[in-house]
Amino acid sequence: MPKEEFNPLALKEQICFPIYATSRLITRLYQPLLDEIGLTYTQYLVMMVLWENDNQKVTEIGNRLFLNTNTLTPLLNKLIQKKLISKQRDESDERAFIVTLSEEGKAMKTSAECIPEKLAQSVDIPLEEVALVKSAMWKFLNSVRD
Amino acid sequence: MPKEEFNPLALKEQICFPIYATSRLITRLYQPLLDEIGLTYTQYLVMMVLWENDNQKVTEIGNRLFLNTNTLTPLLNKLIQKKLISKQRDESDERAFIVTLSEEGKAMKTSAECIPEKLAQSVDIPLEEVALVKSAMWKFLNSVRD
DNA sequence: TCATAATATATCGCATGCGATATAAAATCA
DNA sequence: TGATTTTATATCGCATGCGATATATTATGA
Repeated sequence: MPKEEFNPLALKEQICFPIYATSRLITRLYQPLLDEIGLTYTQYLVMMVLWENDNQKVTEIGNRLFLNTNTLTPLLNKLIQKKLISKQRDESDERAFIVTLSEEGKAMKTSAECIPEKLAQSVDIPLEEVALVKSAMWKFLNSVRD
Repeated sequence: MPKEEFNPLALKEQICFPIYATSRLITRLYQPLLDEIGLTYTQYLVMMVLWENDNQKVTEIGNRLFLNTNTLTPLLNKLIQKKLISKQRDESDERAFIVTLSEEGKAMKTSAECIPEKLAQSVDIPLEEVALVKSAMWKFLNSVRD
């Protein structure tokens, strides 16, 4: 039996690759559900942040999603075109913009409420593992945030 | 004390979001290391697949990485421009292309060997959790593959 | 207070990802 | 065998992500 050398560059050994691939595949699972309400995955994330707390600054949304304005600005402009949100200057800080849900944007929350449940059904991972993964990922995210 | 409604659309409840955010953040951690050998993260993944097994078809590489040719073709062309790989028609199947490492491509493996170790140092997650996350992600990936 | 630094947002360019579609070659089947 | 289907790759268009840079506004400090 030949001695198996440990190959640190083997795909199976990587930390990031399975996370990267899983992220893309789950996003793909979301797409048919999101098509029904006309959102992309990232647009859906922004809407979720606003459904939790309306009237947030661009940077606050970015902090929640780990996204910078170079990604958010074009994305928010598309949501404005779709009349789901609007943007006004913060009167107490003329540099900042505050993002606000429109009535259509608020109403969309009702149509979106079934999506997490439907997605969970199509993802076949035991509940305890989902909890473990979520906890480990959030631990990492919070450690990077600081 | 007000009763807390369960909000299925809260960011904290999502499965995909922490995976998606972690994937992007780890990729960002790779970038300074990959800059030293002049690769992007996805290009690095392709090279890893070829370092494990040279002379693979485009589709075989795609299967390993869960990527289609619409992503791989331009990416492989960039690696050809960098003279790290080459592409020849498969003589037994004229539809297919076989991707082969150049001498530079093979040599690059030596420079890359330190990267996994260096990355692991900058990612602050306990080893058991890394193993759990990897196992759960791969279980999901394999379940989707079929 | 006035120059300097920090902060909020925007813009540019490049590299993905991916659905939809096109093309050519191989496999299958009536 | 000739038509149909499947498979391998390529192309197009759109939507991110993000490093680098620019601009405007606010905060800070000599």
